[in-house]
Amino acid sequence: MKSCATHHLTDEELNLLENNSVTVLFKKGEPIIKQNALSLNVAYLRCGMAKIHLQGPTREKILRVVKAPTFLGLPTSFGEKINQFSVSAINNAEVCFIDLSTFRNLIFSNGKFAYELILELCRNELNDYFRYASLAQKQIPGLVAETLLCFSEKLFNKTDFTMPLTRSEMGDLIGTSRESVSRVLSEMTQDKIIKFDSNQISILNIEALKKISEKG
DNA sequence: GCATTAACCACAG
DNA sequence: CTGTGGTTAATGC
Repeated sequence: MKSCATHHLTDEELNLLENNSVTVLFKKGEPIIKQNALSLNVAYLRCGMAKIHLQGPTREKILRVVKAPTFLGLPTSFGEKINQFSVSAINNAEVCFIDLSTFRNLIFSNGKFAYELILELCRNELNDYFRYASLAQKQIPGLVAETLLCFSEKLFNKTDFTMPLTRSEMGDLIGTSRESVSRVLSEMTQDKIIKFDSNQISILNIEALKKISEKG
């Protein structure tokens, strides 16, 4: 499983990468990167999904939910010896840990590789900007709708999927209480916009969901 | 004032 | 872990 960035590596560089990395399997819920722990690696998620989260001033905050293939923890791997946030497996995951100095040397020596990394970081940052605006200005139904659409369109590419987060985690993701998430989901079910049995979610009326997301 | 929104608490599956 | 109901505080019209 290669990323866009690793396509730009030569065979020699790929060998270097493989010889200085190790693959580890994680089960659902297990921590991959721990906030406040020392790290000398870059992590690359080969399979599965993960949540990027940290301990906020008052409670847990989920920053993003990502799926393979993607690098994990790049914002904290350079310039910081101590991890500034955590990453945990959402379902079973396969992660490749790459020696940081080896990785750094590849950035120095291969501009195209570095450029692809910058592209990914930019895409992520831009995406976060839009999310900040939503979080600050949308009401909870709009945020829940946005989250469901995001999971459906970006993570699963289906209108029918298993929500891997608990209600409480969804609350931590959009900055609200688990109760509010439950209530909004119940209301959307009553209005026949979605359907769910435990965590199996089906989007029945995507137009209505988009409208709720837009109107906030 | 009155309505809306959403948090916090409590209790039951 | 979830869903619901009661209560309360803040904000808007």
